Amino acid sequence: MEGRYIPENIEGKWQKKWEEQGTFRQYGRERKFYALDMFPYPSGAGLHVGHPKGYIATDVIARMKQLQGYAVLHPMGWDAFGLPAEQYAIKNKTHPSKTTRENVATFKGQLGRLGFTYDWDREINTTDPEYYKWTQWIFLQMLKKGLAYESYEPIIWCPSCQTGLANEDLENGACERCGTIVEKKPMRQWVLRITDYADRLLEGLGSLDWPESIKESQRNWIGRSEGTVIRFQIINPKLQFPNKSQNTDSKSQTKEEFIEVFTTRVDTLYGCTYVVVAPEHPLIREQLTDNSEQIAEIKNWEEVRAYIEETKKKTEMERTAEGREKTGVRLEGIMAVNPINGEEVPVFVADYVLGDYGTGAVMAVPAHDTRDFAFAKKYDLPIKNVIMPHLTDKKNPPREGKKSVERNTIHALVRNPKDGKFLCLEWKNHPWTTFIVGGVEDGEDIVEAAKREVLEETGFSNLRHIGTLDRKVRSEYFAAHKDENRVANTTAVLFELEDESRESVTEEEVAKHSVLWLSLDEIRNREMTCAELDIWLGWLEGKDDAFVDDGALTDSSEFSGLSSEAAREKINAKLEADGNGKKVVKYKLREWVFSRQRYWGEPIPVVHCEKCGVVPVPENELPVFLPDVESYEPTGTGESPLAAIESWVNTTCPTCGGPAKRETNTMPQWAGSSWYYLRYIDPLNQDVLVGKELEKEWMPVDVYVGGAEHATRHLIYARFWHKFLFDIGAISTDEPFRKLCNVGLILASDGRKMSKRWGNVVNPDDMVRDFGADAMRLYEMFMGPFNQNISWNTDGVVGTRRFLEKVWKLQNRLTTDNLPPTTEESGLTTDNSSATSPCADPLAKTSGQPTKIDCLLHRTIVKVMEDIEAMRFNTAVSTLMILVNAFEKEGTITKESYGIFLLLLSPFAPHIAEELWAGLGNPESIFLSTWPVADLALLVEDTVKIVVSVNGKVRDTFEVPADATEDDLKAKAFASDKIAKFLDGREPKRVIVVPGKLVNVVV
RNA sequence: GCCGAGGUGGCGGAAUUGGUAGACGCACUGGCUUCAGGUGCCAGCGUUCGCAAGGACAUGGGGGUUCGAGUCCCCCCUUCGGCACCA
Repeated sequence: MEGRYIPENIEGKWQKKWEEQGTFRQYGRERKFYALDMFPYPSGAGLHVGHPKGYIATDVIARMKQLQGYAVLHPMGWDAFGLPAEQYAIKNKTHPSKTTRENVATFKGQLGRLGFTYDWDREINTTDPEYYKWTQWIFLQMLKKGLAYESYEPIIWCPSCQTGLANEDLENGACERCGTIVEKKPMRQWVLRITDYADRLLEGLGSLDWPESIKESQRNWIGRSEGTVIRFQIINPKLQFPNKSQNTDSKSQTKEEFIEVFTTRVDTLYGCTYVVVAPEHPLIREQLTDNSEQIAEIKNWEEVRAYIEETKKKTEMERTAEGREKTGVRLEGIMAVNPINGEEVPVFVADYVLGDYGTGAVMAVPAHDTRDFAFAKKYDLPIKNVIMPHLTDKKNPPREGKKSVERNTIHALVRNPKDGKFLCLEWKNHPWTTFIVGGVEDGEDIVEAAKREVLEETGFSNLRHIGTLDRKVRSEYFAAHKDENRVANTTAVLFELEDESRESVTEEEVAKHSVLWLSLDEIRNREMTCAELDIWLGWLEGKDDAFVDDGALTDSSEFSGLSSEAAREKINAKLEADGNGKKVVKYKLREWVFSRQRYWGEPIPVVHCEKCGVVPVPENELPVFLPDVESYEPTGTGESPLAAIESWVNTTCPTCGGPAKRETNTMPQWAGSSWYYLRYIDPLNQDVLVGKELEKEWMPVDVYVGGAEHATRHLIYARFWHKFLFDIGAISTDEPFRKLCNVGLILASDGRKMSKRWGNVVNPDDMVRDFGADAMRLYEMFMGPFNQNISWNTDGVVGTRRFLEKVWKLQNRLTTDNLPPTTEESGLTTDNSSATSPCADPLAKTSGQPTKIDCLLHRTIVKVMEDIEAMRFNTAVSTLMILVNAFEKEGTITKESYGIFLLLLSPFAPHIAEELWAGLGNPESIFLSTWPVADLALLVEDTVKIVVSVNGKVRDTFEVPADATEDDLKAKAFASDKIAKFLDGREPKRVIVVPGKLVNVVV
């Protein structure tokens, strides 16, 4: 009756109407919902089908929320500062603002054809002076609070992009943008003190409804660790007798006489056998610049200097490359004193210690740190075990209420060189197989004790000592033969049999156990009564690693025996009491290097005055406009192209009126995106960046959708700025994004990323032309779990288009009354159950009662709503498809049901829903209607299908009323001849009945 | 190495608290229709044995718990993502 479904005839029409009538600007409503997309960078390539996926999702949510009665804020804008536009400008001599304008127009056109509900009156462009005025304003507030400062520390420099970068802009030591290996370059730069917020950024994560992976990335990035800074006194002839009276140089007055190290493992302090400082450490840096007298402190200064020079030449990449061999040089003539025991240890400089983390120096504990271990092995430094692995014997765990006895023990591993088998004991009164075990008397030699035990228990008398595992292992177990819990600190001792000569063994020993020779394989396969077995086997195989886990202390004076955790507390307390250490928290997060030596970004709003120094541009003079330049080329000297524009650079000081020069660095691309979501709320406000009342109404963002690649930049920066704005009272919320959802990539059909380079890009315009915007939207929501990467398949769009064709045709089957279906087979008439439910009774239709299809419809209402809410768009769409298939089978559909269905469909396929809604005679937009509410009575299942299985295998099914009793089900199950066949005369051993579900017969 | 998320037909993927594995869609096959040429209709479609009825086997691999496991537990393999000489 309405002709064919031709999307192009209806989509543009409704898009125009929605815009003209302000259908999606229902801001007056009481309840607010803010749906936000990560705004795009308007590149020259235009959109491919991957871009809109997230936008479609927020659009679906926005439309449903509006139907549910919310005022919905759903804006869009452009993150338009950045290098690509600038590079394009350099190449084509076109002003970046022109390129940006053109690209934005392209993007906007493409988005428009997909029928989004954006309010373009709130469009934001980060390059718009009206916008970046406020970006600059925020910077000035940070300056005021001391959160923005100038620094001359070496920074990361990308030689290809010709600009400094933040730590976050690196990917495996290379520039994230261009892949170039970066360098360190000392230069003046602006830095934001983001680490002041490290703790709050970390804590705030807890309350956020974000994907766990993103939260975890941020936790990794912030990298909080609790540890201790410990002072190691330096012993050096010059420092011990400092000739301070002769030297008035203030630098040498404050010269450090100790090295501060940072460790998270203060429990290993007794195992420290040397100290390492980074090449950047002040102890050495001073040596480089100071006079010759002081250089003499390090006797091998030339060697040390050469090492440091070499380190400097290496890129960050080379220095931190995985598996790189450790290098370093000892500082001759200097010793450091371990404050816990007064032990003197040597000091090294090595580049495996990082200058910019912790204190730039570490105490090396080779026995319990893999890096120190590797270094100690290479330079043959002592390795001192102070942490015992701490095991609990799982086969004989300690028992509650039994007394506990701690003792030192040995395990003698005795190998017969003839066949490589090991001497074991098989116990007679216990199901045990052990090595030769025994206690060590006080003061007794370990090896002697082991020999004694072998002799006593087995009689073998002629042993050759091969080795002793210097790492003791603590294990706890229940010793049944003594009825007590044991804490054994065990040393393994390896022997070989010289010969098989054997002395007699006492009756007592013979009664306890018998000798058994086992090969290593047999030992591995047998249930040995030995918690330490894995460690012993590792030792025999020649494994040689640091033991880095927590354990129990040994050889640590009064702390011996404590657990690592307890020891940390006690040792910290002692260090603190003696003034030799204090607990501290360190972060991996580095300050945000905020200046870029490029043109296309927000000018940093300060001037440099000869008299007054750095002076902020007064707020009423903002924005500091980005001037036009002749050449956008970076100077390469570390100065921005802006430096060349004298008329712009030269200005007067706002404070003293004297001559001053403008700051020529610009802000990184991440500046504008760190607060844009606030400006959408109040885009035209001339007085403040966002009006307080409006901010309170809309914030925080209810759902924020975008790619996971922004985990450690945009999403940290934005949270940082947001918390800052909260602190200065500009806004009322502490976190910007309550719920975050990651959109999965759409890959090309070849499985690669869509890119011009591979020639595999699919343009959404083509999809809209061939299948319509609605089919394209549906497909992107249907193709799989929203947050998953999935390959594009245009055939899939055919499927959703077919679905819409079916929807379109359903309008020919409308009934206004509730007459029975005109087609004979409804699929339901085969249902011959005796159910009384309206949903199961096909005759109910004639009496105007709800039918099975109504039940399905109402279940669909619930399911679609829940799925959209939970971002499970794929199953929401499939539920709609199931409903349509059922409608088709039904033959007819009431106007009312069709209307409800169209409402459910409308968030996904708004144009066709709107068209068909109008076709039903509704004068007003479907989106000004209300979301259907499910009738609870129709959701209750009245009949259920019961599965009958025999031994867990399904053999039959039948339908019963939902309230059928267990006995009913049992009776019905046994009445089935199929079941009888499988029982085959056997007596059921057991019958499990789950009412409403199944009957399982066990035979 | 550490952390996080996964592994189900030919493909994308469904499966409340453990309770008929494979919904929905694509592709494919057969038939119908149509001016054949990516948008029509009907049926079939995990593998395997069988003419069929029906049976056996199936959710990365191996164990375990259970009347019953894609789902819970242990071990292993593997894919993707984050961090990584951060002491």
